[in-house]
Amino acid sequence: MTKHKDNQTENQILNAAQHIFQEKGMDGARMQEIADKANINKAMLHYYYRSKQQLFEAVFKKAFSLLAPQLNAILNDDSSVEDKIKNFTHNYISFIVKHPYLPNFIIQELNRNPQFIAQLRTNVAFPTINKFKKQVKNEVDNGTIVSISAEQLFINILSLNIFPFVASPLIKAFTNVDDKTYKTLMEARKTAVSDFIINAIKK
Amino acid sequence: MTKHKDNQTENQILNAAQHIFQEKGMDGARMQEIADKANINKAMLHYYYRSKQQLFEAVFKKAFSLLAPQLNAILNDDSSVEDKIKNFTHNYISFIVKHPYLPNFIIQELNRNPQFIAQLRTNVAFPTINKFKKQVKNEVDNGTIVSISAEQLFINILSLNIFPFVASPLIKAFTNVDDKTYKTLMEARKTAVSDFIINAIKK
DNA sequence: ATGTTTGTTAACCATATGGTTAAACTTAAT
DNA sequence: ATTAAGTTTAACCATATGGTTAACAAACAT
Repeated sequence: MTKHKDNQTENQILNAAQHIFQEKGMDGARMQEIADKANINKAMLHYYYRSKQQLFEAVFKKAFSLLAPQLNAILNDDSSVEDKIKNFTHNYISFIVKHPYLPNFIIQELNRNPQFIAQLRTNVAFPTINKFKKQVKNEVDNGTIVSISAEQLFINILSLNIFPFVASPLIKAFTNVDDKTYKTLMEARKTAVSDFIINAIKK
Repeated sequence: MTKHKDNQTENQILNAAQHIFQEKGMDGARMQEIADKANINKAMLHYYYRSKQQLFEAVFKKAFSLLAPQLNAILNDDSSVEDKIKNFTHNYISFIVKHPYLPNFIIQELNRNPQFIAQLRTNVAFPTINKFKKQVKNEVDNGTIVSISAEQLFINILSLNIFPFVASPLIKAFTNVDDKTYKTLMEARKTAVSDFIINAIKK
């Protein structure tokens, strides 16, 4: 790839860019602000990443490749649907509490530029739903769970786990809850969400 | 309010601004683009709305006041929790299918500027969760539904209904589904989501 | 008819912004 | 020590952008 000797500056840039882009989005981010945060000259951004677009894409890919493995876990291991839901819910919420800007960043930028996902497909280990689909179908046929399509169940799992982090300002306002209480609510969701889902699909 | 004689131009501007802002967000939107879409001179934007910020706020308030009544319906009428869930899910999804940019726009801009919600509280009929809370508590005490906090149930309802529209590019990619099939999935959710929720909370 | 308020336009302005350049500095191989 | 490659900086550039101005047109009141 690059022939740079040390990658210290490059990493400083990428970290600074990550913070700024995730907080302000592509359009709201300023190259000067990223440079300031990285404590380097603005020209260095272009020296290492050529353009704002390319710097952004590097950040986006890094962010996406943090999320993808989480999904692959639920989709492609061999545990039962019930165990997957429990594990995913617990792990995912724990993960997001540490990276609160991530889901919103990815969703927002993907909405701004949907064809972006095509590039990810080739670069990152991209989650697919095929195995999960078979498994759900099996358990429906077994009678272990109620009749539901794997797609709808998958959407429900994602929705219940991700949305509360994406829409936190809105939900905080509606429920009239302060930041601290909201954190408690999110902690409780580590088990509450999987209980909810399992209740919904168990016969 | 304003002393303008006819509000034709003003409306043209607001509609154009709505489209552009909802598609590109505050930072991505350009005043010139809005003027072009409204077929008027850029100076008119400032004549009627003084600044980009104020034009944006007018658009945001209008958007928010489209969503708020939907929520007030579920929170403040007298039907049972089960009926509320059914009605809300059906009505809300029908509504969003017609305004696909709305939820993402509101969530995104609220994340960018969370103190914005304080201004809305005074201006718009702002939904509160109080009545819903009592109702859920009642039904839990009655034994009609399983033990769940009104906040968690409320978050779940919002998540399941809104998230699929906010994250559609992501979900489409993961489930490997085209636009047309996605629409079908969303149609199915008008009943599938309420069934799912009711299953989850019914004893 | 005349003056006044409101609406509209083209031209303009100051500044912000992504990006470039050319020179200087650092490092390490020869 | 010299050279060459990679790294860093300050100054610069072209353009985009939100916003303003001044002149003009239309509508309306007197």
